[in-house]
Amino acid sequence: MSHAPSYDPQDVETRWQARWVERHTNEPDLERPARAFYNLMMFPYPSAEGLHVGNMFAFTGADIYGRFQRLQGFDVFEPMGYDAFGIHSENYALSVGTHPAKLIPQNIAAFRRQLRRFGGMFDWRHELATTDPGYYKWTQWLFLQLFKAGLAYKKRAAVNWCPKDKTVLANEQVINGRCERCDTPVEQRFLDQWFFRITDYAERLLKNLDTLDWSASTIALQRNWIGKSDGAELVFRTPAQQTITVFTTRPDTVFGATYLVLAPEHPLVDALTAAEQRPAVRAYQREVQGKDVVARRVGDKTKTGLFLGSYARNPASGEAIPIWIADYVLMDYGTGAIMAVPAHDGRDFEFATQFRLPIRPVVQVEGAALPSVSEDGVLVNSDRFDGLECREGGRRIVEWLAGLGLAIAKVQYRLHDWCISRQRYWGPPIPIIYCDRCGPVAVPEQDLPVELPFIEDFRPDDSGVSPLARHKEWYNVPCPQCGEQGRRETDVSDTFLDSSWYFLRYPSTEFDDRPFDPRRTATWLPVTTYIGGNEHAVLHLLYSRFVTMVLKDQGRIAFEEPFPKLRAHGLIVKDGAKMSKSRGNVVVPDAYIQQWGADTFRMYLMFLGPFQEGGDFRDEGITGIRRFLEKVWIIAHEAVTSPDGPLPPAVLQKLHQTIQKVTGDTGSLNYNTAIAAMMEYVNALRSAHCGMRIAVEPLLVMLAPYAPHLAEELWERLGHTGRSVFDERWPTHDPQLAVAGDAEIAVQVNGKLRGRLVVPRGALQQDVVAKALAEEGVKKFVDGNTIRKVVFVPDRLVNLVV
RNA sequence: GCCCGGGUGGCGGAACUGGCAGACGCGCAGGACUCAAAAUCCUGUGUCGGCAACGGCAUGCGGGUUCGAUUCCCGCCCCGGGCACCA
Repeated sequence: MSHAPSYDPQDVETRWQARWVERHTNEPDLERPARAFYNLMMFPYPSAEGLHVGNMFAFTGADIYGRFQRLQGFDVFEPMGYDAFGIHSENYALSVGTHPAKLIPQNIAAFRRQLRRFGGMFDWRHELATTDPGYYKWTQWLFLQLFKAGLAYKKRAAVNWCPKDKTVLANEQVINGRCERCDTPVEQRFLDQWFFRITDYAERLLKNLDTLDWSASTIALQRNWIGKSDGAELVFRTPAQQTITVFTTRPDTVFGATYLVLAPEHPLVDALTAAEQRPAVRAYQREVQGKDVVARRVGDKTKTGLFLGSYARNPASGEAIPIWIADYVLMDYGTGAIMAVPAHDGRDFEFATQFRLPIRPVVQVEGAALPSVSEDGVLVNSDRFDGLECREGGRRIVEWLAGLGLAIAKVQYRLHDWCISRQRYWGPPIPIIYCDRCGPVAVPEQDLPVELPFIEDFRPDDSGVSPLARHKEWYNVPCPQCGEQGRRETDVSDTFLDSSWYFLRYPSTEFDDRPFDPRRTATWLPVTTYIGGNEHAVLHLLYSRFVTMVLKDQGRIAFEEPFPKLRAHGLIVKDGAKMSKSRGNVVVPDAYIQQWGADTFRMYLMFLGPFQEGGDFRDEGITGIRRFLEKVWIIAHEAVTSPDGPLPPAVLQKLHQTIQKVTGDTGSLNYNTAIAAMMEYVNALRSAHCGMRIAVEPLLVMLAPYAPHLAEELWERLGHTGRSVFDERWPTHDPQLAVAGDAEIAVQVNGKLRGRLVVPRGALQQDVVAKALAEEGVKKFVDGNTIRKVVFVPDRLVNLVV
């Protein structure tokens, strides 16, 4: 028995990290790859706290996948960068009183150190940071392409305003009426904002989901977010010939519409208000506006509302029905007005009950109490449409009313246009110059980037105007079109614009005269596999898809879906709760890596549970992984001196089973069970006292994605000097060798296990049954009864039914 | 309320398309080595009854389909995540 030197992870890992740099191990040929594989992971926001366990978990899982693909023979490009603009960075800078321009580079340096230390297969030649003018020049360029295509527009709109962060938030950043960052209730403000017409792409964004190989959970989130509703717009006329258009998904229930409700801020409210109701309506409108969005949206049980004192004609029944306003109707969905069908809508029912409005059922559903919302019923009280099923009735009613010019079939989306304006400092300035004569003018592309000026006092204020407005020399510029005095746009763009195209930049970072090189892009994109968390299922992923579609439509790229294959990893929690600074349960990986080494920590994180489900972080089990790697270390050193020869049959079989299992499980991201399989194999080698090279080398290759440093070290110690283990090929299994000659068969009597048999593989039913009946344990349950039925699963099971 | 997940030993978790529930690891117990401890190695470890052979019971709860159900169907309960007066 050879006495191996002891395993010192720090020593091994430092050495190999240096080697990878010297030997350019992780730098694929971007120009002429034989088989390009773009392995993308979601780049981090470089927080001051450093890389946390959640990042490590995600990156390790993605890195294992990339390394595995490389061993399959692909040229794997695995880049890394930093999503360094945005409110989170700026707020942190504010809280510690350091300028972000100083703070962020420090954070990035710390992240870079950690990312190198954990052993990712990153191609550092292509690192990027969204705060680099060489990057955001192209973010601004992207804005201009949308602007020129008419997809960016400015409008005065009710926006979500966070009074604490003093900025506008996208709908996606408002959680339960609160700011996703600081949890402050969001207020409504009216500001001029830049929007992107993502709603123009709603249908395509939705439809393409069917073509994507994505985690089902992510698809579901996006589908929900886009929120398609099929329905119709119906027109209600007043005696004065004013028209109120409503959107409904249930045109079949129009005969049951007993009143109308408009949003309090609906433009027709004034015109529809009877004189005597005017003061009350004004008061109500003011009250609603003062209400914070939480109270209005999440709304408790009691509904409020007010009769306007006027009536409209139900286009179907011809009946005059009262017009109300109520804050349960939202201006920013549909037409801002609804027909209320209290018999068949929960909210309308509640409202009608409270204000004693008539409730008229028009759909008969077997045994259902009001309000019955089911569409599985037949129409009643609906004139000549009586007796029709809901869907068919709806279609006919729309057809009929459309003929009268009172209806049109309509699809409605929950998705809103993307508000990209931020009245903050830490972001790319929106490249627009306002001119009194020419209006908003695009900054000429050759003048990009519009650099973010250094401003000592970058704090936002309540004015609703970005701090950039306080920098006069920067703010006042001539109009690029007419040369008259102009003013720069002072809003910066949303961080999600930075990240909506970063995957296009990575392969082309060295080109400063183009955002992405056409050839590089054709070679490497779309991204082969994207691995990331579902926290970005709607924001980042939807925006990236939108931007990609726009670029495709402009002929700049040849594909419209950036991420044909996406896998969502799970969440690492601590004691059942999400890790967060406020809970104080954030686990920092550095100390673990210091104590155990990156390889042990990587594998430990992957062994915690299924990668795509996440798990609870606890460090009790980490010694198990370390023991395993120690065993590998010892057995590999044995292999250096151990004489070669044919493998014992049991080991040979186990080897091929292991290759099969580890290959399948690694490819499907089931890393926990792949690791278990390798553990079993090592245990088998040890109990067979087999340390032969032909048994150990395939193990090292399979282990390499998981414990890259250790695998490199042992590979070299086995005599493979000057060549990375990652330039080897993944072992293949022989299905013949992976199965045993004998099969163990479970013997059941009436479905209960009563014994086991070892028979030659492929044994016939009659032989197995005969042998089973000879077993004492089986006999006593069968004796005295006749066998009525035999269920036989070859090589697995026999069930005797008596 | 709606849409996704999920509920299996003391713990993290395994179980292919309905076919031996509990792989692998942690922990725990006993043993070996040691003056002793750590490390390492060996053995055991779902639960109840039994000295044992063995048997009963067990995958959130209640039904069902089936020779056979952690897996499929129906009805509930609980946990995590997303959306939420979206008409």
